[in-house]
Amino acid sequence: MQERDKTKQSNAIAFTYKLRRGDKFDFYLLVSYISIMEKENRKTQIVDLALQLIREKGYVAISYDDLSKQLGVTKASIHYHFEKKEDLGVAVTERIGQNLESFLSSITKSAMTVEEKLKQYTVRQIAFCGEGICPISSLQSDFLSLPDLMKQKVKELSQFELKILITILTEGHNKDVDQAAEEVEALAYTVLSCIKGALQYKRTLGKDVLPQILNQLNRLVQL
Amino acid sequence: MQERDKTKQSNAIAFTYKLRRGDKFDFYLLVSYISIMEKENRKTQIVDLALQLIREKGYVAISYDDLSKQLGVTKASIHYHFEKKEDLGVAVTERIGQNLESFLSSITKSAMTVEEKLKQYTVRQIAFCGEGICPISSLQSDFLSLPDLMKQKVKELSQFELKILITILTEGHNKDVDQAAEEVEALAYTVLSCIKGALQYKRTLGKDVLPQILNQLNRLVQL
DNA sequence: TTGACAGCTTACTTACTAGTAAGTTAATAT
DNA sequence: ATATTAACTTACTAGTAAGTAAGCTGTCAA
Repeated sequence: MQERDKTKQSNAIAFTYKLRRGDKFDFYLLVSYISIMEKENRKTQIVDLALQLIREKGYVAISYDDLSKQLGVTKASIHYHFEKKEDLGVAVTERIGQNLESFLSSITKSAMTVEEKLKQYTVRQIAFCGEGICPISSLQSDFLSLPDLMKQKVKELSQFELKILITILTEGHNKDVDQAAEEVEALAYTVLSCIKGALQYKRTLGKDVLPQILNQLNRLVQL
Repeated sequence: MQERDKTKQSNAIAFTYKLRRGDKFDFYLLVSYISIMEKENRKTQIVDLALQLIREKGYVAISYDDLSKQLGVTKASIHYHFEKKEDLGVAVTERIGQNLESFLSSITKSAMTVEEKLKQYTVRQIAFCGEGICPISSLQSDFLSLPDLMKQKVKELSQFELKILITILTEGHNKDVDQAAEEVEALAYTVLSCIKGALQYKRTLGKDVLPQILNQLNRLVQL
């Protein structure tokens, strides 16, 4: 407990630097910002770690004790930021939502083929993974143990993720417009299930089957 | 605790009935069988319930207290049959394996098309489900929290399930034999991921997307 | 009839869970 | 200088988890 980290100083310096560039320098404003940043930073740290642990072990299996030990603070400190476990859980779902939105906006700008965008999506999924799986998948598995608000959030996340895939896939679709909608929706479910499945198999079997699966998916998309 | 169930009598009667049909009737043999059946029955009850709860809430989330309350016995009674939670977990994985084997043998006999067999497989998956998901999928999600022996069992189950799907899919494959193996394997991963994914979405979104997904899969298989 | 055993129960321990209450500290606002 | 506040800590509660030890009961073999 005596070995506390020194992020306080380094964050403050970084922020000072940014403020000085072309802005009027106001020391009190700066200090105020730093204090906000600090608070947000610790909250962010907690949510980040919780998200990682949900990928690895699931919502049910993580405890405030895990979190506090890994962050070098007390359990009560985490309760200060997130009074109930449910509050933290909701914050994590919101973080996942933000990540999805940032991906969506990054991809709507760019002019890539459908295959490239799918590839991009899977790469992004794997980047965060390590020994974990898709966090939405993890929360879906714990669904019946989740508090009601989280159930709702997970449902919304699932729908949002589907919407993103439908957005991607609609571009590449060349059939009649009538049948298109349902066809694309089915394809979106298929693609998502496969990506999430690939992550599960990677961890369970220690084998990266995603390239193989991606091939199959591209066959479907091209048709 | 005073409201104990009356399965003892009804089981005994059922068994008596079966024994009498064309068999020499030996009372002591019967009683001995009943006692064996009883023991196996309770163990079977526990494993059945544990399997169901793993589908619904996952291995981590189930407790001996849940199990004992739902069976109308004490926690200690379950510890008598399965000393450690790991022992029960292993028993559940073995049950899942038996189920898979019985399906495999039922399907190797019959002369169905690949599409029909796939359909059969998914129907079987859904039959047990209720508010649950694929039990292998559930165990995969809890993978990092499982004791080592269970990790191994889940790995073997996953491989066995894949082998079954490869068996089914190999029949319907008409390409070069050289590329066939890897192609079929990739297809097996894809199909399994989709079925498991469909169950997840069914529970999370309350929408049965399996028919849609199955359509997509058949497109892949037919190619 | 006796002894052994299966299949329990009651009563317990130890460890961990989420959550809370009250006090500490350092920075800031007035 | 003083009061207030954010962000903690220490120290606790109550509940639940797995697991154990010892005793009870009905069946059964000898």
